[in-house]
Amino acid sequence: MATGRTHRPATRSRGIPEATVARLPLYLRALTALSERSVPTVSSEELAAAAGVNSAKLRKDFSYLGSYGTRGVGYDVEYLVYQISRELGLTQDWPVVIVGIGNLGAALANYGGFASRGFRVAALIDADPQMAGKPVAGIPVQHTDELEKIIDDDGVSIGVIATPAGAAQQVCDRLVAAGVTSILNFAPTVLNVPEGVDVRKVDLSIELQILAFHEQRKAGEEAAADGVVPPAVARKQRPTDQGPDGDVPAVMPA
Amino acid sequence: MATGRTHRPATRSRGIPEATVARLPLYLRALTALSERSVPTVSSEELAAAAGVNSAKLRKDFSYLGSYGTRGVGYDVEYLVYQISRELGLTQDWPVVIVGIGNLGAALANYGGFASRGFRVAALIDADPQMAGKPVAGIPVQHTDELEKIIDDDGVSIGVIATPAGAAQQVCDRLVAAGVTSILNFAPTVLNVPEGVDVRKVDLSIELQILAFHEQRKAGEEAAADGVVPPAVARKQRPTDQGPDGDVPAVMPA
DNA sequence: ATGTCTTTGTGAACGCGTGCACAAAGATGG
DNA sequence: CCATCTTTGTGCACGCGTTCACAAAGACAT
Ligand SMILES: NC(=O)c1ccc[n+]([C@@H]2O[C@H](COP(=O)([O-])OP(=O)(O)OC[C@H]3O[C@@H](n4cnc5c(N)ncnc54)[C@H](O)[C@@H]3O)[C@@H](O)[C@H]2O)c1
Ligand SMILES: NC(=O)c1ccc[n+]([C@@H]2O[C@H](COP(=O)([O-])OP(=O)(O)OC[C@H]3O[C@@H](n4cnc5c(N)ncnc54)[C@H](O)[C@@H]3O)[C@@H](O)[C@H]2O)c1
Repeated sequence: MATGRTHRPATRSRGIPEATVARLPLYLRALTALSERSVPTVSSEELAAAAGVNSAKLRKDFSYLGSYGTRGVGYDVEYLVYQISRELGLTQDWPVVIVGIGNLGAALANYGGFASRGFRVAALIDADPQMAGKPVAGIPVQHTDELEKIIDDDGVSIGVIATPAGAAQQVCDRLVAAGVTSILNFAPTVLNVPEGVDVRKVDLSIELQILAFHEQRKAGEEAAADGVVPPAVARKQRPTDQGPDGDVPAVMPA
Repeated sequence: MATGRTHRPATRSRGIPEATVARLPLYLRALTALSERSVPTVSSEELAAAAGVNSAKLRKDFSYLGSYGTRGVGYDVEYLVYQISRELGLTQDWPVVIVGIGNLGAALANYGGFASRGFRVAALIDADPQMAGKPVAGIPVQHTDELEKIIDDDGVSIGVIATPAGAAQQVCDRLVAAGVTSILNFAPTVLNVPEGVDVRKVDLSIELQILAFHEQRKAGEEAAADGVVPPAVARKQRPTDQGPDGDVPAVMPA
């Protein structure tokens, strides 16, 4: 027993449900677009459509932030942009370190959407000595040895891990020990962190597998009821499949 | 009204809850690692620890697949790997197209974890004529004009969008029209798709904003400990802060 | 003012997901 | 064959999240 893992207090963030927090950036994005078009106000219905959610859900989400709407009119775009930005902590500047400047790390470093919302790349860090000093996206890569100093000097509290899976936990431990309390993990590993440290993961492989599951399901349903073809597509042929194997436990991927 | 968007039947995937499906890849990864170490069996407790979940949850998840465990012993690793792989549709080969071979698209193309579980990069597609023919990760980039033909020829049903946000919906429409029914979207936009098409999104910016929210909350609670400081403002020191800039409500991001 | 019309904010019901706790199943040893 | 011990599989309760549906709030016209 005693998995030694984090207990999720989950939803108790001083009132605002976690699910709502996860949608606020979505609303903010839609609102920012409206703001750029100088649209003064939006109704919950319009904004919900733009954000791809149910309008009742959106209204309830906003109700957690306060009563910022005007009945019969809608929400003031600028005001709402400010309120959400403030709630998300985007009115301040968040220095971020990226660890592991390989294919993905470099892409992240080059990503413009980073800086656009108050996230500043404070440093790029890699263990490879040959990369030290080499500029990526205009920022010189620094060696892992400097990690603690950088985090301390810049007051970095958010770290991005883009190292191979094998190094991720180790890197994570160092980040946490140095003072980082929020981690965005791209490596396909479960990270162990002490209480109080937030970890979010982005896992391409998992996303694809979930898609594959549904894809297979669609194909299966279609085959099942040939009388009623579900609106999907009615695929002419299947992905690849029907190969000579198909039942052999050809599992054991790398 | 009539947002014109998809109705999510969500959880009704012939018994298996969506939340369970999302965890299966996690279990599979842990099991694969055990398999490589030639571990014959695992208990739900051990496997749950490795996957970072509650053991009861794991057992319940597996119960949706059938009764594959042995009481008093645990689960047979190889057998479970096979069962989960089959359930996820990984015993077959899924050709995938990546559209938008920029920083991110190239990183994805180079990503080894792609092929490792039955996902095969069928084609790399970009609108830039200058990229046509140029090999990325050993695969020549093809022009967008070829998109429909490629999808049709290879029976591609999964597409990855890594274009700028402005082009994403357009690309999505073409993919769907050509027969793709599952999309993994990296562009920061809400995609509109017809019923029967699955979309999953990976949004770096949203993840960071969620982290920032919690980070701000932590800082607020910490401050509130001594006096009562309204958690929003009045920070003593913040991540970076105290810099020459850093206090201007630099809201209104791009 | 008064009435009408639009849109918010939310009470309430429902369904999904989670985790506890335990009975049953089976292994293992004597 | 029986006793004991381990671990699964699941019934059950609870809480979160979603959605409906509507009263109240306010804009706007007359
Ligand atoms: N490339 C992708 O599209 C992609 C997609 C999803 C997930 N991932 C994951 O992201 C991670 C990085 O992928 P990649 O393709 O960029 O790999 P990569 O091999 O190109 O880059 C890894 C980098 O990490 C550095 N590194 C290794 N150990 C380190 C350590 N201890 N400290 C600091 N730096 C260290 C290496 O020097 C290298 O530069 C992997 O875990 C991969 O599974 C990548
Ligand atoms: N780079 C990152 O780390 C990162 C992170 C998160 C999200 N994103 C998002 O991923 C997307 C790509 O990011 P990037 O950094 O690779 O951008 P990029 O500009 O480097 O690459 C975009 C590529 O898409 C191609 N393209 C443009 N329009 C196209 C079309 N209609 N059809 C096909 N190809 C087209 C361009 O030619 C270019 O090669 C963006 O939406 C970005 O917001 C990137």
